[in-house]
Amino acid sequence: MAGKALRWERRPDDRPHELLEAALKVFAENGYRNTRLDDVAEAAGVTKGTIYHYFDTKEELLLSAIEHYQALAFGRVEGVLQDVHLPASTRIRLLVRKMFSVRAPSSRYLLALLVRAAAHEVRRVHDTWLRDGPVKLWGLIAQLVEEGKDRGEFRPDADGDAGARLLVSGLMLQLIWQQHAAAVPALAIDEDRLIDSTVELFLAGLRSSAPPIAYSSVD
Amino acid sequence: MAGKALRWERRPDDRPHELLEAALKVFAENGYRNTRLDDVAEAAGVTKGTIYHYFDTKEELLLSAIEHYQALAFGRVEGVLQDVHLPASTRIRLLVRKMFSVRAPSSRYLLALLVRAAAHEVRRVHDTWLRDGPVKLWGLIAQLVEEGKDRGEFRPDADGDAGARLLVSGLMLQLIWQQHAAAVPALAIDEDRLIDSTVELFLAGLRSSAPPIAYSSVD
Amino acid sequence: MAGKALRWERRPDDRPHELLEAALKVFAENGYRNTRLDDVAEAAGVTKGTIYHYFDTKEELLLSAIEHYQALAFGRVEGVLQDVHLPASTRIRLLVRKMFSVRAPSSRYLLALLVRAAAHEVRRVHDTWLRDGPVKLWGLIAQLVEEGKDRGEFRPDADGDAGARLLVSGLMLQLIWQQHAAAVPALAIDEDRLIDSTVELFLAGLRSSAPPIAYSSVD
Amino acid sequence: MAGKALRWERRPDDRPHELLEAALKVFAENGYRNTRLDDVAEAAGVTKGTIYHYFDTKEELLLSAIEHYQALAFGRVEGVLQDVHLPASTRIRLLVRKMFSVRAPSSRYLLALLVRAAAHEVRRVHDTWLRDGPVKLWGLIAQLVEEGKDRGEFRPDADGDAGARLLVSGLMLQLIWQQHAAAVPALAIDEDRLIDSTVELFLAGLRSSAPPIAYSSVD
DNA sequence: GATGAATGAGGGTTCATTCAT
DNA sequence: GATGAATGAACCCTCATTCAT
Repeated sequence: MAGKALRWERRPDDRPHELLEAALKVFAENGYRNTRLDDVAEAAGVTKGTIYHYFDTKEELLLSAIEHYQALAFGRVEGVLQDVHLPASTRIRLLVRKMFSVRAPSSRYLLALLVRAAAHEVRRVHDTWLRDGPVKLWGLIAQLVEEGKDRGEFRPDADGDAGARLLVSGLMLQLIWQQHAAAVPALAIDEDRLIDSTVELFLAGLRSSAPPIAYSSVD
Repeated sequence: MAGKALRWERRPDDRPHELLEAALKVFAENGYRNTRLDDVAEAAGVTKGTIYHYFDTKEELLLSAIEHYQALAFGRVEGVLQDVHLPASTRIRLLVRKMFSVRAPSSRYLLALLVRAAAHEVRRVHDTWLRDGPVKLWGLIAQLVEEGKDRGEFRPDADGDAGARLLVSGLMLQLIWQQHAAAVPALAIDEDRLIDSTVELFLAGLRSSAPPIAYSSVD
Repeated sequence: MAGKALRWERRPDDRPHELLEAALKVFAENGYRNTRLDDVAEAAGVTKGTIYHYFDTKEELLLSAIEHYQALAFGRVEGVLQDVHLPASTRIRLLVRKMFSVRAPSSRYLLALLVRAAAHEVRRVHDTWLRDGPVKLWGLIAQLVEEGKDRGEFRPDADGDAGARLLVSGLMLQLIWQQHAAAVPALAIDEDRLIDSTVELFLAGLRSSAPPIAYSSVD
Repeated sequence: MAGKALRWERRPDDRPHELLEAALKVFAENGYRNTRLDDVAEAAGVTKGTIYHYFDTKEELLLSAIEHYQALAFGRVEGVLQDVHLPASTRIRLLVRKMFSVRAPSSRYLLALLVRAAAHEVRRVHDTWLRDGPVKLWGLIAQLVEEGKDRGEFRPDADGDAGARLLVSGLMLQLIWQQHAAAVPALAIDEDRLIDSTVELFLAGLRSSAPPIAYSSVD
């Protein structure tokens, strides 16, 4: 209906953004090195050369994809819940759900990209992300645990730091692994249940008034 | 007894094994695609051509490295503790420690390799590993949790599956991330403490005799 | 008289000419292959696409730049001094000065372009230029030398052809090399002195044993 | 007779040197940018990849080719004729012949490469060569001219510098242009005659008014 | 067995050229 | 006319793989 050029097409859309989306997806699925620029181009419906209008190198494309979405991803936590009127446990619940209950595929891609490919391909970014992402996140949680201890919500001998690490790392890897659920059906789990059960278990462990039973007698 | 070791001590020409060690290390550090066979060769103190005496392709080298060490790694769980005389919590403790309290660098490399590179490079292997490794492991733990519930050790409403997933995934990723502790100091944690605290928190969460305090009032 | 210049002053939209100027300059400075059309466009203050309004291909742009200025450059010699009343030496002096005492940067660019880039890029043009430019020029000079011999101005055994070649080639390369005077200060020389000294030496060599006849009386 | 491998051949020869020769030739003929590594490889009878065994980049290949032969080329002048017993004119004759009477094609290629391609491609090398090659050479000649003046061989008002420049530049360009003699027959000239006539004219110009002293007795 | 020179397919990058706006 | 996004062929460079020694 519109004049369809055979080998040439101009699109008025927001090309850079489309390219970033495509790159994010393809990189996350295949890994950075396994992905040819042709793949990205194809996924974006353009040709290889077009990418070079917007990005100088393949690596810059990776970086841009990561940076673009990272801000977005972590925008969610910024300023979250320092609301001291709520009990610590509630704030932890909210924080975790805010971070992980995200359906956007781009977030999932980003996570996979950062945990896997970026570790080798753009170590600088990866390590920065580790510091400003997961580490910071479990730091926040650990801090909430301390608050909870002060208020008597949690038992004072709980190791909030280790627990918070587990919570964050575990959820991340589980969510990434959901991408393999087709090949390994036993992997599949409802994500909301995963997140909720997991947080509740964590909180229950912190509360746990009962003394560990045969704790020191083992091993 | 000492004498019989002669034939099995690492002989200077036990090339295949040396190559696998080198490959495992270099692949894990740099990623599969980022690693040239020259790098592996150099790490093994041989030249590139030598690798082709023992392995047909680069991918076969990766496969061999994974397979060779995988048996070793998961051999640890085989036949572990179905000793019904011990309480479930104790068996869980033992199981987790057996699996994760491993100092061997090869285990760490293997873990990183399987979580990261293999996902893209040899998806078949990766998914098989997922099924026979992590999934199986948290299955065992979930099963022990069920036993514990039956015996009254754990509260009946606990979500053992989600918890076991968290435990296994979280520890894995934490251990992998320890490789970045140099670049991100806040990451570093004593691994024994991580493992122990983590298991105890998990068990405490399952036991949790005290009624959740403000549990249902939120959200 | 001033009024009539109106139509022929460089109008702001005299694009083709501006493009040729820019191309000439940029090609000469960077070489043909090292120059992107974007460079030419930028130098001309337009965008790449504009060039294609006026020239079909990059090579045609090169050709046009050469042709446009070449006429101009060699127009100077056309009809020059067959004035038989002057001694041959005088006519040689005038000829050489006419050809080489040119301050216009475009001439210098053109020379560099023809000596260097064109040799590989548009060999046809290069070789044509050789024939109609330098070769013809030294032919004229050699002819004047013959006339001078006939009149007894020059010694009969002088090799006018070789000398004329030297004169023409040498001046050309020296003038081109002046573009490198910034990087190689020892190269720099006053161009008028170069040209004059050079011609006089040439003439002196032809005259040889006899004392210079009307040496100081000319020009 | 020897097993002829279909697509694989090992040559025991001095491969790097062969590559340099081929590169020098092809670069000089087509220009640096117009030459594909495949062209060089083909000229050397190998494939592209082989070049990368010996040279890191195309530019390094160019540099190596220039450097390798440059030493060789200018080795000829080193230590030449400070023999003060000979008249300056004789020493100039010897010097010029030593420099330019060279039949080796590699010298001719090198000259063309340095005068043309290198000016844009590796400006650093080009300018260095200008300083240490041509400029130095005509400096030596100018110095000999001064000596000649002191001894009364040459007239004191001669511009030795300009003359020496002309001599060096002119011969260089003439020799390079001989490569185009096939396309422009009028260009062709016997190189020995060119060199000799040229030097004699130069010397005659310096001597000038005085009758040539030992003109025919030398060399 | 071990070596390392040689190969060639693959992919990142450049840039002349096209064409919708 | 002018623009600049889009194209794709070309080319440099990498590196898994082969094989004569």
